[in-house]
Amino acid sequence: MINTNNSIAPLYQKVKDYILKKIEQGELLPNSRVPSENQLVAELKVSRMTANRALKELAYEGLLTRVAGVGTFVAEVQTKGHLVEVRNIAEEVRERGHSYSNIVVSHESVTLTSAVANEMELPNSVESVYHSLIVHQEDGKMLQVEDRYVNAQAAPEYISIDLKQTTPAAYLLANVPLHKVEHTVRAAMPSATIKTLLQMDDNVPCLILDRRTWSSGKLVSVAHLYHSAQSFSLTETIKRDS
Amino acid sequence: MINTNNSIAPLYQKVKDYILKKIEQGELLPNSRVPSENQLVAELKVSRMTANRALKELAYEGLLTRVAGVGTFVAEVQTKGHLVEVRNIAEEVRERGHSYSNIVVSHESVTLTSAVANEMELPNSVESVYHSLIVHQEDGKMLQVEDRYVNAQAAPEYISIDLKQTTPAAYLLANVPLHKVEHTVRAAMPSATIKTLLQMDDNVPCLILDRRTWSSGKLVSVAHLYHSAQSFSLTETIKRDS
DNA sequence: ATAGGTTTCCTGTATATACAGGTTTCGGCT
DNA sequence: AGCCGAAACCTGTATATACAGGAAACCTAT
Repeated sequence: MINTNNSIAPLYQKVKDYILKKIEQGELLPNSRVPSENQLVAELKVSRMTANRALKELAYEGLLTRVAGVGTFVAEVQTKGHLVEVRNIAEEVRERGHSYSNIVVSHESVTLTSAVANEMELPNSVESVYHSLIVHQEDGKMLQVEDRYVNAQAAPEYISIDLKQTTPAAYLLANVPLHKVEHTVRAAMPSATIKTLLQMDDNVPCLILDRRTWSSGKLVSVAHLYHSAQSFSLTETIKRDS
Repeated sequence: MINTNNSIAPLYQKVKDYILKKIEQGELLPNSRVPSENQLVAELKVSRMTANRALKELAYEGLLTRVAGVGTFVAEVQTKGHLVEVRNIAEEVRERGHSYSNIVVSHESVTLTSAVANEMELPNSVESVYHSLIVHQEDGKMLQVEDRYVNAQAAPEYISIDLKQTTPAAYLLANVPLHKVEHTVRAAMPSATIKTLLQMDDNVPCLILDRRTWSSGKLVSVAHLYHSAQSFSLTETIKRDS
């Protein structure tokens, strides 16, 4: 029977949930057939118009693909990030209904090289900075390598957080007030290290998002976020409000 | 009576066009009431379910606002201010104090391929679209390949403008009110054509900006903007005021 | 065996009907 | 006057029904 909790929700929404649940649980894989409208009528005892609305809306939302005369299928997911917002990757993945996990490659205090010092607008004379290298995974697949430097002055506790539990972005957003963000998007062929970490095929470029954040006029963190261009793009939509 | 041309279009689409036309002509101003479902039934001799679908979709597209028990209203128009990201490349280059020039490779009316039709959200049955391919140059160096398709219905005069004098973005910004913009940034290895046009070295990826623009709920133009990743990146800075 | 027509299943559209529930207006009663 | 309930509209949801048209499988005749 259909979702018994959420009993207030309209019927077409319950049908949508019924399909979504099957997709999330892996019962329906990408490109596989989803029940036809008439099958839903029989299975869920709803009218075809209600089943039609559920499938139509899911298709409009990009989760399903419909072909007249053929059937309805689970759409291929194309991973998309948001260009403008400073988002937490774990949340983004979970909002897509997928499972998030990560591998912490390193998390340590390092001495400044002049290149990094320059990027961080710090005098290279001084202090050490924190550095972490994390591979973020979506449903077990390599999604993003996060290569991040953090100003130890601005976030002294950063070195002691558990990156398995809290992503750097989540920690920094919660603990350091953000005043300015700079995003640079670029493309490049991956270094051997990045290529290995992301398990990339040959001759595939990276889409790289460089993010620098400031608080109180001082740079807090520099992050280089590497993605395989094969499966990643950044999208933003701007609409009139209503 | 309803739109007599476009007689192939489904009825709910004609109802949408009927409303859109009134908005475009200024007959329906922002925040004013649009005909209720029952009024549309009487005026256009369609069933309420069809009127309902038309209004529901227009609301979903952001052009109308619906309030249960009250009515349906034209949404607030948001001016170009929020859509500032859409820039004219000629201006950008000149603002950097460099000289702008371009090469118009092609500028013609073409028949729709199904891939482009899909991208443009148009039925591939019908109409032709305009296509132009331009190489934008900064100080004589290849900067960007602009591969653009324009909906002939939305901007019929596009085919006759002089692209040497006016860039597509400049023309469209000035002549078609912009309601929605979608940007997607991706990376890929260049095709042979693009590589030649941009005079790119071997093994260098492209940074590609795909821009789709809508007006009155209809797609106006799709542009693929190719840049050599060797010499190009996209940057934005967000400052928080409070 | 193959070409061509038929059947079957699917989505897409259109309509009439029904009821629920929110909002506003209007009129009557106190 | 002020309160309150009834009406009049509105959108939102749900169903049954109908036909069109695309796609694929199947079957038949040559």
